[in-house]
Amino acid sequence: MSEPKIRNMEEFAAKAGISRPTVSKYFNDPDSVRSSTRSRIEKALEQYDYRPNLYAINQNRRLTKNIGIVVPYVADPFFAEMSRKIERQCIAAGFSPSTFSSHGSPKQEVEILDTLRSIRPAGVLLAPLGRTSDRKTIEAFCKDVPTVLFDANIEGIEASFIGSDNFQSVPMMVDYLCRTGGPPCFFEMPPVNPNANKRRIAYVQAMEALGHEPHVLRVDGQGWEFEDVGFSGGMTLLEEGRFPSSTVLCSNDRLAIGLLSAAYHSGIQVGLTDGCTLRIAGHDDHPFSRFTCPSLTTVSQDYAAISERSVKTLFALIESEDKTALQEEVLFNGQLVMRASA
Amino acid sequence: MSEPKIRNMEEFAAKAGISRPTVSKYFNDPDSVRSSTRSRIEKALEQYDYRPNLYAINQNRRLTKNIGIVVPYVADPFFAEMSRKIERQCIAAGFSPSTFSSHGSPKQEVEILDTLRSIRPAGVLLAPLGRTSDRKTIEAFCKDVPTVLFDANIEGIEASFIGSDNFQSVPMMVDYLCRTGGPPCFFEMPPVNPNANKRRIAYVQAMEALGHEPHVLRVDGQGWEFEDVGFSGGMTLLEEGRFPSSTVLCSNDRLAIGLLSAAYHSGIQVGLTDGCTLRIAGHDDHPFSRFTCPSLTTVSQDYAAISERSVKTLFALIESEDKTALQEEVLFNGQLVMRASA
DNA sequence: CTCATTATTTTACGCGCGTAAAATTATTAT
DNA sequence: ATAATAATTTTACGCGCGTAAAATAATGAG
Repeated sequence: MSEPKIRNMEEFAAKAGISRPTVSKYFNDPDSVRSSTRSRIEKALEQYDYRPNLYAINQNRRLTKNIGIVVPYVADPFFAEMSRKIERQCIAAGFSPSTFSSHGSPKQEVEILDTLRSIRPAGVLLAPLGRTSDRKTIEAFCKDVPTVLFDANIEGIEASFIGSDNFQSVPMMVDYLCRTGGPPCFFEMPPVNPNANKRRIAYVQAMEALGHEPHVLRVDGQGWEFEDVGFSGGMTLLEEGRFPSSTVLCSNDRLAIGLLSAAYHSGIQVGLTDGCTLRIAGHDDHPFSRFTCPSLTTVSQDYAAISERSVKTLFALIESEDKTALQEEVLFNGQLVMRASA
Repeated sequence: MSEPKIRNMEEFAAKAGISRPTVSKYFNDPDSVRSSTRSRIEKALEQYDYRPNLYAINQNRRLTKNIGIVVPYVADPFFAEMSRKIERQCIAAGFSPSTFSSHGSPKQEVEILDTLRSIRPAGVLLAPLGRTSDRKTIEAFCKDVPTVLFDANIEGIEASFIGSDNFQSVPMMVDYLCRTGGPPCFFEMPPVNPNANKRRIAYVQAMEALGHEPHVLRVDGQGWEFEDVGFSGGMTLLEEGRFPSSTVLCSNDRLAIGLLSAAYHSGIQVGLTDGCTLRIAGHDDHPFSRFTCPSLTTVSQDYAAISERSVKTLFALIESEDKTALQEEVLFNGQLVMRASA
């Protein structure tokens, strides 16, 4: 690296002996300049470390290369993992992703969409809070900015949605549980998320299809501290002996982790082995579910497929002219993950 | 909101009947304009929703209002929580924080610092990977950009550091464990993070001070999938009966969660109650530690104090001229969290 | 070697805003 | 009321780059 620091593209272009607009072209797409020019620029790049000013670039480009990723709760490992997968693919495609977390708050979600507008993203991947989301804001946002919803759908909104098929995964789990023991009851909290709702409905349908009577247990609780809700709700139900069956299907893994903890706390052994009086199953294959005691039987969502398809759909949307034509809804199947808890 | 959409500050200023630079002043600090002017602007703001272009702003400002937050692994709830706390405080101070995760990769860490430069942040809060970090890059970065290190220090670098005092927390835990049962051995993995190192040293010192012989058990494993390492390492040690004592202090909670899982898997009961043959303690008070089975006895780090002090220190650094004078190293005490596992 | 095709450069302009300095207005002291 | 001073607004300029159009150079076919 040489002494005199390069201040802008003008100076750098001079050092490279090439005109500024050509250098500009290079940075937008190295293959768009002659190979001899390219190597001259790259040689200069090694000598005088220079990087185009991000703000100047984005101010002038018709469309930025930014991608917004919005998840309801990054502290939830499921979303941490999802957003990471998505980020990677965006980067691979030459975009600059940035992730935002609504932290379970609709206000925050609106706030994020607002900030997002100000960075003029090429597109947005949004996993909305669901029920509590400000529908109008999201609807308006989807109209203005190419957006793909994932994980949780907001029905009736003009936007593509990529997620899991709860009506495949839940019956599969119910079927498994019924084959291997008593039919399960369904343990849920107030459905902040539409998936929770669908899962309950899918559970009821599946039970009825198998000729069993469905039992839904709803516990109080709000926010996104699901483990906490699962624990305290579970404690109450266990103390009062209100579980109608010895097999419990939870609406998601985090709730199950809480319930697992409550069972342990109450001296109830969970699992399939001798002495166990309770079976607990979850949904999602949360990254920590392998390490619970006992390890959690659950349904894995196809993280890779969902993230890949979401990104792919978004890119198609960005590139297309006709924003409305491409609308699609894709649901992936879950897979049964048999572990020790059920 | 009226029909004609405002395209820039010029247009908006015209609508408000005020010159553009005055409007600019308003957005930078509403109190810097006369109250009569302010109310006129705010009235116009209600009519024609307008937001200044972020890129234009940052291109022209001497210093942006951006704050970079870098953590080794966002999927780790500890860092998820930390970064969230930090974000909040930055926002409250009128800054725009954005969080990046190194995902345990030094390459990624360097990459992030590089990207960070291009957004010309006012300051950066960096929780480095530690051992594996590219020291030179970080050193150079700290010289150029106001940076405060937190959680893990890189000793010898000219930068402030805010963290926990392992030499307070670990002896406290060792002392507790010795009082309530047999002296603990120390379960660790290769120390990717300097804290792990310090904790081992602190453990040895504390044991010797109490007249016990220290036993350090190191298991193989790399990366940041600590639970995985704890589980497989724990399984091996348990199978081979190589735990020298029935009390195990783990270098962090995630490792402990893995070990807990291994113990369960091996049919070993963990805790203080009858029939338990193993005690396991962790460090950090990981958000999920309350829900493990049994719940995990650990040392809580003072999240709030660390994040607050880090932000405060950074702001002081940003505002000061003499970048070197303010260097400080602050260590907070941990607190014993007695739960069921030890 | 000439003409048609690309690839590149030059020219020229604008993006939306920050900011120093100059001009204006409001405020206070006399 | 008037001059002096402080507060505010306007003027004027530039930031670093994208981009379209026109001019030029390099390449290839015949």
